[in-house]
Amino acid sequence: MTKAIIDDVAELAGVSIKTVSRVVNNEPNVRPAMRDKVLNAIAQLDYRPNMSARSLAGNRSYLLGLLYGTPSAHYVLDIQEGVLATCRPQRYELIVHPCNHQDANLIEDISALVQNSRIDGVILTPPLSDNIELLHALKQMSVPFVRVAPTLNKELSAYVETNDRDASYEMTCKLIALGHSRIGFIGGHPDHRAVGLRFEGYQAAMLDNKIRPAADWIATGDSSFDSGERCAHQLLQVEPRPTAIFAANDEMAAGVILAAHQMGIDIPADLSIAGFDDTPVAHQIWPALTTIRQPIQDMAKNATELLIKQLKKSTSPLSASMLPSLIITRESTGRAPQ
Amino acid sequence: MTKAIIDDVAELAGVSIKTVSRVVNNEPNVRPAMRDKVLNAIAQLDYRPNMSARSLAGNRSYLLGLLYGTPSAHYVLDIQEGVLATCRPQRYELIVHPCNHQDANLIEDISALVQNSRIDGVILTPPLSDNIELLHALKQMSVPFVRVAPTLNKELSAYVETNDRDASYEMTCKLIALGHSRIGFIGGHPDHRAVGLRFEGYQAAMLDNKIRPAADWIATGDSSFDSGERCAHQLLQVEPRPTAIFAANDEMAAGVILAAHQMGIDIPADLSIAGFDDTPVAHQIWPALTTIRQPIQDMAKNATELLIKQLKKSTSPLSASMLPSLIITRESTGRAPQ
DNA sequence: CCCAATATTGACAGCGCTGTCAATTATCAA
DNA sequence: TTGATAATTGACAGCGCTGTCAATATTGGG
Repeated sequence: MTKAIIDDVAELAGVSIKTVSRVVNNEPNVRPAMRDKVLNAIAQLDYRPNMSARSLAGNRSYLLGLLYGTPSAHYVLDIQEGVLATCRPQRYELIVHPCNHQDANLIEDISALVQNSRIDGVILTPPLSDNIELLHALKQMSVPFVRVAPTLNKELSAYVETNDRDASYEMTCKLIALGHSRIGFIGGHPDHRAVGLRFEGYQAAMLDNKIRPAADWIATGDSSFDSGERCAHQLLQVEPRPTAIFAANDEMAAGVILAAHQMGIDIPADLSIAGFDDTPVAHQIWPALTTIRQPIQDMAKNATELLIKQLKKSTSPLSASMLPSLIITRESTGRAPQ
Repeated sequence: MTKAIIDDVAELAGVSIKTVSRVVNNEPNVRPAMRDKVLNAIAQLDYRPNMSARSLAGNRSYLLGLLYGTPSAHYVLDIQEGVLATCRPQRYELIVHPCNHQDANLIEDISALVQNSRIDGVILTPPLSDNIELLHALKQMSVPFVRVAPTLNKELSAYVETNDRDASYEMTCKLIALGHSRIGFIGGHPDHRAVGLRFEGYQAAMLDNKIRPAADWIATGDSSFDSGERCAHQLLQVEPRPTAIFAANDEMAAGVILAAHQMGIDIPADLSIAGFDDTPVAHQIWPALTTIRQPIQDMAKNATELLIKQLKKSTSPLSASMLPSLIITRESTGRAPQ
């Protein structure tokens, strides 16, 4: 028994192939009786539309592309899961395409992917989501896209964002409320703009609480564990020593914890440490990390929904949504030492 | 200027579309002069073949599917990177498809994916790679597939494996050489067969060294951090206490480290701990974990190569390859206490 | 009950490419 | 130089589906 095609269904149901097509695509104006006949035939023959033919004739592929730079594995996979969670029920498949953010061929590479006329729309994650040239290239090829967590040119596409700055502000206030005033901050990779917002939040909270952050309370890492450790060593030899360090991501915060262990500094009695992202490492280290959880997966879900909505009716205005982050309090933070 | 199609190229080059097709597909029997003319026209028009049309006419999609159960994020992403590294240069795109290993619809779901006639072949990772029904279903639909790290029915497909058992044996011997004899073992999720091999390696090494592992040195977790912590508490109250614990993956080993910290046990002076996988957490915790690094990404690369080779000439015999694991020694292991 | 307006259905022409096979050209031994 | 063989090229028919548009059926108001 060979694979059934649309003609087989049409014949068995006693209708034209066009009617079968209508049923398959949920088009209006099919009488219920017809629809049932067709549906029966489809079930009986275990008919599955051939996607290649569909794409060719209908000029759409039911394929979305997920483009990602190379942030952390967890981040990517969270996004991916979120995107897929939305794709599945809508019968879209997902093509994944990691890109080197710096690569000179980036645009060429992505154009190739898209222009093979197989991808209906793409999802961009940071730092790609802030690459203006790429955005313009996509616009010019009129490829619909959404962005997860963009920080720039928000008018260019639909997007889903979270409140990095506010969360960071809140975390800083929380540390201040615990009695800390010498609070160090470790910034992340400058390519990652969200990280800049995290710094802004910290700074604003400090100033709003009448604390002027000293220049040597602030270090800049590259988002890696090692850089966190390095920056921690640097911050922890400042006199008087900071009583808290807020790192712009969990990996760096884990590095700070290692450094503190090495220096025999007790956490949280002598030093409070806070991270950002709530990656698994946050609760796998000792002591477990106070951090900020972002609804990455939900953001990806929403973004994909926006994208698919846009594909269905290209006339609709670009929408945006905002999902809040959440502070997770664990053992790495406590009252400031006297 | 609209997108060029094959006819445009043919016209500009002054040849038939079939010749263009030959050039694009690198078919033999095209005179160099012709080839150059065509190549020029292609470059001039920035022609890109339409994949949907290609798939439809040629009955292949240049799309591979990566099916994964849900092991750790790092594992999946490593595999994914490896697969993509091979796909890219060969101009295959990758569709990712996480599956619930337990789901009753698993086979139906995957059939649907494949039968839409869009996927040329699939890559299976554990635990899917040991799902006999799935394997047979794929065989029956005559979908080419490879497996990364299968443990069962190796004759069913091409595969790439590593030596879980040997690596585990070696690690255990290493601990024994450090003077340990009361070595605990924490097994992982029973669905993950490779984890069974890890236990076998441990057991064999113990017996070969004339150590009879006591029943209460052995615990079974579910591969999660929490289960590692739980099992550690259990193992560490056995009298006399084990002087080393070997966990079947890093997450559980990290759990053991946390438990040891909580119980005030010094690592590695009082307790050596070894993990398996060399995930990032292994060096982000304190003390850093002695563990075993598997060449996951390379395995995925090789597997994908095998798959693509198979797609090109379906006659070739199924091949297999074996990549060795490597012990990484860090601070969590040391000489046994006196 | 009749007619215009509307809802439903089907015929048919591609979508852009590859496979098949026949036509044409080049090559080489005799 | 010639004929046979091999290499190269092209014409054409689909691949399985959707869009367009014309044909047919149904509906409701008068």
